Amino acid sequence: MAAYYVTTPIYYVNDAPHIGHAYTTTAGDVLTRWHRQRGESVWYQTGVDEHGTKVQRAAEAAGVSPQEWCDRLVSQAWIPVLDTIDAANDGFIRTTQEQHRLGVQRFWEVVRDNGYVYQADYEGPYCVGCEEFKLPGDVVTTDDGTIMCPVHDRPVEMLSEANWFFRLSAFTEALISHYENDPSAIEPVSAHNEVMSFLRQGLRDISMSRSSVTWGIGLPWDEKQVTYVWFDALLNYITAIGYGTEPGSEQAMEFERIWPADVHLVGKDILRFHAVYWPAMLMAAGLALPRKVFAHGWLLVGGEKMSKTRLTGIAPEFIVDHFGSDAFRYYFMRAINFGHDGSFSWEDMNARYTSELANGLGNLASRGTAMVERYRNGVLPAAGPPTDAETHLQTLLLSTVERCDERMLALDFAEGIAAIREYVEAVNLYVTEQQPWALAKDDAQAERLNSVLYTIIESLRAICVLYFPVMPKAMAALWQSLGAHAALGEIADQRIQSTAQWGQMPAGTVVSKGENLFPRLADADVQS
RNA sequence: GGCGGAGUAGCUCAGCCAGGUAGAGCAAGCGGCUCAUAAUCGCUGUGUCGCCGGUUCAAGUCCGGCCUCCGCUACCA
Repeated sequence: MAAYYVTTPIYYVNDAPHIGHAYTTTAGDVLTRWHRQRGESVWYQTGVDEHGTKVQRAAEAAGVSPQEWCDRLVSQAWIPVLDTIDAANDGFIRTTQEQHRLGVQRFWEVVRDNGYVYQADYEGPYCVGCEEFKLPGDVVTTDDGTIMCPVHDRPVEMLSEANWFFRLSAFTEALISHYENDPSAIEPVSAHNEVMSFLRQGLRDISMSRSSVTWGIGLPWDEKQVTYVWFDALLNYITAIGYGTEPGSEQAMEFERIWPADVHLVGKDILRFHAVYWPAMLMAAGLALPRKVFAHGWLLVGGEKMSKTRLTGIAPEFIVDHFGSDAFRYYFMRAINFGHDGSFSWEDMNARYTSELANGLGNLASRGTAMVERYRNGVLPAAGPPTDAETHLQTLLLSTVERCDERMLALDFAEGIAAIREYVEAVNLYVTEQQPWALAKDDAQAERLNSVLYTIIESLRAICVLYFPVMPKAMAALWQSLGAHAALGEIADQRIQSTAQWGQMPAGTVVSKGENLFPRLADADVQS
């Protein structure tokens, strides 16, 4: 069975993860968990990028080898953050792995054999003090026109070195027509437009190797050069799933099964690498193109892009320690329109947690299960004949699941969640209107009370399944509390497609109240 | 400069593609209820829809111009 293949970018290991990284990973995790819940085969891939000058320099500054530096950050920060946000990734790749190195080298040999790699001189401003080529943004021009290196405060020299170039220019027309034929291959539309206007300027060949850098993957045909870090990093999407392994091997067959990617999730700052360079590379190697590159927005703190220098780089555990991983996942998927920039503030998160999770969903679970315990000794009764109130909820559930599924598949997490939230509100309203506490006082209303209690629990059953991809821990707990595990099996085995089918909870199921799903939290004395 | 996005209630945002009496949630106030996590349900107010002009019976929505913020504009993880 072909796999629904989703990737995050591989994160650059020159620093510890912040909530911007966690945001991307969370989105991919919700998306892939949703597809699993639909019964699809899924591969969710993430990882880290360890090569390049910046890592090399960070390691030197810390007085360790680049590999030691990476090993430490990866094991102490990048792997643990997956657990912090409760990500269920299938793969985690490090670009220093042998498997990746071999795949990258194999790839570029193929591309070279296909005639898309050639040798030429790269010329640019070079600072002897830095011992490296400077980029236009890294140099300053003095009043008399001298180009200076700001690090060493001395003039740069124009130097040239032999590099290997990728014939990117050969793919301008192919990329334009590809995206014209399938505009949804880049989303949202603003990202598509940006790429198209870039492509229409025409593409220039690009240097794909460096002789001045040592921390990277050597070119198989030129040991003095390493692969430029982007042309190493992008390949993780195929090397991670078996590209370049022995034909006919199990890994090679996995690659055939999983590739192409269904969605590459990227921050909008790295859109061009994914929507231009990467597909061109794949064409050059004769491989299929990803079905979609989705560029999401940035998290804004105090109206500005999060940045370390402004001390707005927030560690995921800072939030998760207080609110929990489920609330973290819920908040970022619900409060921010995926594809747009979104504001984060502690106050907003706290307000939504209290109102939507504690008072809304958590309290509904609490009152529903508590009443079955209180009025029926914790045993779910069979429902009597439905009235309009019950029929309405059943019908609403049908449209809720349909709408939610449609929006989640379109990566519109906020609307998908909104559909579920509105259903939760409808059930809360139903409880208030039916007044089961009043029915309980009148023995003649026993069957009616049975119907109401059953309707609440059966609704919670559906809510539980729909919210499981977003909030796995809390919904697994609720599933237990409903007694659904004993009656219906694992929550992970419930299918979205049959969630709206009414009457799945068997009468006689033992329901227990359990701990509060989202306890009200004392205000933490923290600044946003 | 060019291209693109954004500017709507105190806050966060939807609505704009297919014009028809300004929306949601939160926050605030009042009321109902008491199963529940001081929770839930109902009611209530507020807006020069960035500015100017045009098209139209009718413009937040379409057209032109302008202002502000942001992004992209070739090898800066």
